[in-house]
Amino acid sequence: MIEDISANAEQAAMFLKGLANPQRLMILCLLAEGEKNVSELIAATGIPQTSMSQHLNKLKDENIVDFRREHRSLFYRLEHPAALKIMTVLHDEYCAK
Amino acid sequence: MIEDISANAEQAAMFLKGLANPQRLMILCLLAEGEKNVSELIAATGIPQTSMSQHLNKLKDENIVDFRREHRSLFYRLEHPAALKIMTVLHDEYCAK
DNA sequence: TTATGATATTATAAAAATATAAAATGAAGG
DNA sequence: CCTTCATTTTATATTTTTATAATATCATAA
Repeated sequence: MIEDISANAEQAAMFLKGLANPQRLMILCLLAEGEKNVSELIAATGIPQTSMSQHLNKLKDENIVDFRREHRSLFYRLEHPAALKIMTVLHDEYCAK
Repeated sequence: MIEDISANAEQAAMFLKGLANPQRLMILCLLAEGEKNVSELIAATGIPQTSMSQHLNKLKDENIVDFRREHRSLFYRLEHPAALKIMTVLHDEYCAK
């Protein structure tokens, strides 16, 4: 069952690294509520604009989020079922206890 | 539910960083089968001894694994239910597809 | 009590991640 | 068109992670 993750360890680790940052977890928490544009994410988290853009780019690279344009704004959303599952595990471990 | 991970984002991110490395995932795959000593882990993975020791130390720091001594050998085991849950999510995503 | 086997620790160099500032893009309103 | 707003891109310095080599520890068998 679990023992053959090793063959795919490189991919799986890259995916986890996409999540393994406190600011990105905050962003993903917000996106777990529903899609939000970049300005909303900045306002809600206090993360500097440039930094936000880079974090979103990294999440996009790992296909953890996707976005759509609406007028001038880009609305990001969580697009990765496994990422949501992991967020749930983290919630149960670090928030619900 | 999920939205308040942000308050604990730092801790949760540190935990994820403990997992987010291909060699450590391989180690954890093996430990998911049951406890193993360091020599067995080295033989099964090909990871150099020094490197193995450091990875195990990092996993220990995050309380993801624990160990017991038996004669000269140290037997490590997976000691973290949330880590096992995440391994399962990764397995379903990267191995069972 | 010494040698050996099993593992950890320390040191250090290389690679990757993060933060921050400056400049660039691109859509939309006037 | 020109300006402005929302966002990305590029550049760079700092910090963290990883890899590797050398050395140390510590339990045990001889």
